[in-house]
Amino acid sequence: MEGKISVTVAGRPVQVAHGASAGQLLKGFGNGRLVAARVNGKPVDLSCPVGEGATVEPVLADSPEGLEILRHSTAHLMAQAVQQLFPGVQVTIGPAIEEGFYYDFAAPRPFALDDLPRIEARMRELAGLDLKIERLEMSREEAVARFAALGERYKVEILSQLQEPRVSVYRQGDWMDLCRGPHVPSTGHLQAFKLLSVAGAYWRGDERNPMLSRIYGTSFASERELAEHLRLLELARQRDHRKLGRELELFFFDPVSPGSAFFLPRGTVIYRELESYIRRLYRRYGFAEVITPELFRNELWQRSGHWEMFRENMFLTSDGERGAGAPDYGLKPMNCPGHALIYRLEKRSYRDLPLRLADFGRLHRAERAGVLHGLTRVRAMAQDDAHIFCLEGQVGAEIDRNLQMVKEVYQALGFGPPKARLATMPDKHLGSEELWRQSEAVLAQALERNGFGYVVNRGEGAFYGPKIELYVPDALGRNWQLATIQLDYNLPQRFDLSYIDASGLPARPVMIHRAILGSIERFIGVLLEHTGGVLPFWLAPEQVRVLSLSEKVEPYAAEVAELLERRGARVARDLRNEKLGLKVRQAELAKVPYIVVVGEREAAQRGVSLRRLRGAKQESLSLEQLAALIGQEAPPG
RNA sequence: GCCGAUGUAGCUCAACGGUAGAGCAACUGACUUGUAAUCAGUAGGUUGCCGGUUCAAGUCCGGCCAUCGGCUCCA
Repeated sequence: MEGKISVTVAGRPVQVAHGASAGQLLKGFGNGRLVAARVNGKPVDLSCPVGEGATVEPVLADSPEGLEILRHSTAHLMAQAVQQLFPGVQVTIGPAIEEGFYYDFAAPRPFALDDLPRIEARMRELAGLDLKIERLEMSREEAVARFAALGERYKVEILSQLQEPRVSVYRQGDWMDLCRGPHVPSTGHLQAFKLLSVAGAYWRGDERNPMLSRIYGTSFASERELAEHLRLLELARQRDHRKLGRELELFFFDPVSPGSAFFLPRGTVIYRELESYIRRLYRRYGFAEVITPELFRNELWQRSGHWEMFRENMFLTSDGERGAGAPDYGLKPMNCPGHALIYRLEKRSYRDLPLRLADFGRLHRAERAGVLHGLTRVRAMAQDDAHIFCLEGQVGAEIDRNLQMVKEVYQALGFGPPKARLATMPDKHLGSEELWRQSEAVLAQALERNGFGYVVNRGEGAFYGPKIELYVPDALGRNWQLATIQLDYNLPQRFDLSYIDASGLPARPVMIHRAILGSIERFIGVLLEHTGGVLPFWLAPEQVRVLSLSEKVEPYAAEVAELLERRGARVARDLRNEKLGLKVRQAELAKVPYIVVVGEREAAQRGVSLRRLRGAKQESLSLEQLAALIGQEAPPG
């Protein structure tokens, strides 16, 4: 059996010649979609030789793994095109990302949107040449020499930080890039791609480093999938909550208060309905609502640790009389210190705990100008915030209770099941590492107990404790972080909170911070994008619009509207002297759930013609039937 | 904060450095209407703000403000 080895190819044992490549073994797989191989579970190039006893699996372009390789290769193709078109541009890194890829360049002049068509055209030429993509292995020193000769300073820097003695370089045509790989076998595999946007990005994401020029793009296994993706992007644009906010007259922003929304009457209805819903749940889940100050002397922030850890995100101020002096007050960015003061008001017994304090107080955070984004990233907001003070031994049950509430709320609001992340100790933190690890474990166990799959988000916790972050998927498949549950051993210590335990001795309570909707502002933004503005009846600013057909039926239309208003519905009347088609169109565009039409026919029968939003057909109902229908639309909770 | 782009009527958008326009909305009038746009007319602007270049600036240049796309899902 000289020169033969035994391997397993796609689950089948075979004998092949020594030195055969993965690509040779997988010939015929995937119908041209074969882009790479998995050998012994590791993704490799098709050119990779296979050893004795190996398991070889195909990686196809439309699999998640294949797509990642495809995109990474497309990033290389783009870099090649860029360097051909723009001499003097250095390459840095260019990974595949969730929905595509990017490549960061050190360019004498940052790229503009206008550059993209040219780059894309060159990419198509290079793809058309079907250049072979070859992997070369070499010593780190040799690679450093090569990239230094090319003037690629960033690559040299990357190489100097690598541990491996040998590194890989990929070559396509006369262009090469330091890269771990794997890659598709040739540029001809890259067909369905598009460059999307340009952006500035710091080298290694650190603002102390030079600003690079980033180009974003995406690629897919087929033109059809690319077109579908672009369609989704367009859909997302249509559903942009900022656009809907304007069209549906919900809210607006004015430059005189960047990052702070003005909620118009219609938007305010949504805002207050959401609050009311959470309030109803608070009764059931045992929370007590409080109202606390917005402005506190700095000494409070010094005690809570915000002064040290959060001051750069706070609005600091002073009273008008002495305005010129140093600011001695801070607008609250969080409710927790205020709640600690409420806790401290009385001597607490273990019998009083858990104490659950809820607060819809307005919070202000000095977010950097560049990160503001509609309602989803604001400087002024309210949260459905609560703090739970409890015994160490009650923490598990309290977290269970809140995870339960999370499930209930997101189901009631029409979202899919949330996914969890456990955010652990950040660099900037208060408290000992031991305490941190202990609280992280408590949260992890609660997640498991409640059937939440989770991933660990290292170093992303709050400065005072680890967090559970809950991500909710919307209708377009995007995930939003909304709910959060955070454990805090630090504030109780800083405020010297205590209770008297069963044996009469003082003990330290644990504090849990939590919000279900997160900020109401952000939640409304997400809800609008999730629903496209078509809200459930109970949240609709205008629930019923009564349309009259002519002047003659105005009194009857008014009667119908009043009837529904007495039943508690939010009703608008459209008695204008306009054609019915126009009124219906406008009611549809305003996304009113129930469109009630009355003409002489309905007036004679004392009934209505009901058209539901987005439903083309009409129903004839009596007034009683209509009232009963409205009565059934009860809000959740 | 940093990089890039954008800012024209309430909204969506036009306007080779040479008199700022259209559609929708608003207002007035006619039409009395049957399930996604009836017709006609009227009015609406210090082109984000400040400065500069020019005989002439919405347009070119600079500063500021705001908005939009981004700012480590690592070679």
